[in-house]
Amino acid sequence: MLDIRWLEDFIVVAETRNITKAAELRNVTQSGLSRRIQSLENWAGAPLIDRRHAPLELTEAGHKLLDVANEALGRLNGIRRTIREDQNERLRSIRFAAPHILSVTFFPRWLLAIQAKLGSTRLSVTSDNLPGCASLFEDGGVDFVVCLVDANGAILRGAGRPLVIERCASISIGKERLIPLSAPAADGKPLHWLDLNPRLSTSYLAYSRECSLGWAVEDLIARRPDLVQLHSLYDNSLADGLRTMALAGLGVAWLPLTTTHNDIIRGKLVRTGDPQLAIDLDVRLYRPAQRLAKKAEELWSRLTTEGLGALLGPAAFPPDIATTIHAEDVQTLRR
Amino acid sequence: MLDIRWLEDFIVVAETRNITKAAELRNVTQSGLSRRIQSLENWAGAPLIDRRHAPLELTEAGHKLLDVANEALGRLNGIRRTIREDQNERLRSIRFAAPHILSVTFFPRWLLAIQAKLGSTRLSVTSDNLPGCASLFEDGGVDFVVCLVDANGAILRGAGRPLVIERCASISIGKERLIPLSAPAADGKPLHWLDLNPRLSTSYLAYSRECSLGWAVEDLIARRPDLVQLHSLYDNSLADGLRTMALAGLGVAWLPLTTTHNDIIRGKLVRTGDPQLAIDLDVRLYRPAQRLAKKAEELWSRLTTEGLGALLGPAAFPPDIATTIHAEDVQTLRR
DNA sequence: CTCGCATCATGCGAATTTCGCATCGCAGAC
DNA sequence: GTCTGCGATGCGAAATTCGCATGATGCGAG
Repeated sequence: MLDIRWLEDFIVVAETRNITKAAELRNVTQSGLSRRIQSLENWAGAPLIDRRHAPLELTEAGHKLLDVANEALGRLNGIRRTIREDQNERLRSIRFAAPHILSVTFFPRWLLAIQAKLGSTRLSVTSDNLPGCASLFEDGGVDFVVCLVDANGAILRGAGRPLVIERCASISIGKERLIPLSAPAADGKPLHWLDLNPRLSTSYLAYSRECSLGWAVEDLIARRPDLVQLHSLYDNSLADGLRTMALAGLGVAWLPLTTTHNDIIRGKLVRTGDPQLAIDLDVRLYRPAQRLAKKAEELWSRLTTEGLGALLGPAAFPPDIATTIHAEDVQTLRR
Repeated sequence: MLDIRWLEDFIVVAETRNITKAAELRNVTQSGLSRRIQSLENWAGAPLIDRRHAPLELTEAGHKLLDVANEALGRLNGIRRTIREDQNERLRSIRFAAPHILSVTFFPRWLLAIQAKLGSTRLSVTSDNLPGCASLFEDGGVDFVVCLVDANGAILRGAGRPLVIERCASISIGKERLIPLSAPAADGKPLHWLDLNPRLSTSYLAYSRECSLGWAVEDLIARRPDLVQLHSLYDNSLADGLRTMALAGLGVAWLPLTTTHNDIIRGKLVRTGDPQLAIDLDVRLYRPAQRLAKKAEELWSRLTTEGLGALLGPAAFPPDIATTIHAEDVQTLRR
């Protein structure tokens, strides 16, 4: 009924005041442009151009329409351009959503590695809690979700409602381990003990309700009747906040090995409890069923075919960590 | 490239969140609407609708475009409606342009007469000075120009530049006569004389430069060497302003017979000078070469074929005016 | 006044686009 | 599982649009 090209044509005609010249500028024949202007006049319901004299003049209706056409076209073309730019950005970039902790522990190294492999690609990481990441992913706001999951599935179930990513294809791209740590006493032994006297209540530094790491820890505690005497005096939604509390000697916290190995090496934090109390976590990357943008598909394909080592490069942790922490932990890190 | 119907479609889809239902509302098939939305998405350069779940959801790009589409469509359809209304008004009405004096003397009666003959028709009269009327006419702002012209053509030439109406078809639809009038002295004779003593300077009440009636009077004065001693102490752009001055005894003015016959009958104004000093004017209606709207063409056709009497009806002036003013003037009025 | 030039409108056949019908694919409900 | 609702798509018909050639008109030079 109304093609916006007619409006563009009309604007050019109003500027040149000559249909033939305007036709050249618009890359159509004079007859074509003449008819398009007629179509526009037919749409408007009134003559827009006074053709009696050369150069052409706009009628009153023409002037009115010209104003509106300029503004409407400007807005429409403007939104078109921004949409295309956004889309372009989206197609060339790979967007991840991940819980806050991974922005600190995992992504800094991993992004560097895949940047090197994929060449110049814009990478963006959005941090949120796990349900937030999942819904962003569901809405197509990101290409992948990367998160830490435990073998028991406590983390995926912990959100209360089913998460989309449960039914999505995924691949393991790293390891993590939560270890119960305490500041040392003067003698180098833990200030707080998990396995000393079952009747002695131990201060436990908990993750906040919304932090998915906490769901794994709570799951572990629920399975171990010998740990019921733990009571949490403090909680914190960030692992690094808990680490600071543990360093200050406020209690025992299950902290990620990747953020605490330096503390362990330097003796600022020491492990407590038996080795069974460590929680092994997978860093898993989830993708949607539908096809992704080119770069994102390329990443997925290389992750699944080439394996992780090719992308991750040399071990992420210094070897001397083996001398100060449990041998099993070191193996985890090297895997 | 972008049909605004696509935007209308998109708005309806955004409201119904269901392409099939939107298709019914838009009176197209589901497949047609589906493809139109695809066309719009192709234009925008990004998906606008998330079709994965029912009901449909707009993408971020979709929401952005929806806002702009609503506004742009509102403006475009708004201007379209006003243009159509204006045009409709224009086609159903007959628009005249005329010098100010005719709005007072001629149109009140004449409009009544043609209204009765043409049936319900919107009639509009725009008053301006003669050049203004002519340019309004040239721009198509009015259908007809009605003006007073003298036999010598002084009025048509008086504008300084050639007027379009000079080369237009026209028809005489009335008469007018300018008569030199003065307030009477106590004895009933004119207070100011045009023909008494050539050496006696007489106060002359002139029309302003822009008033076309003045051009006819000036032309007459220039032809009559015996009138050179006239000097204008006052001038006024409106004939009625001059009449008031004349009634106050300020001098002699060439005034339209139609506005002064009551003054003459009642002896408030008396004629001065010899009968040759009257100026006969034609009320002429001018039409453009191009075709006019239906109603306007109908008026022209009836004016040219049926003559004026049929439209003008009985004589416009009371018969007793014959007893108090020159017989010749009465004939003019009765004609 | 006539001619030539510039300009816009229009008839016509070809190319392109759009439409509706029928069908397919997919997802959710029962 | 089947059934149902919904959107996408292949295909041929219909409508629209386009370019070419030509006609009509106005303006200025000779």
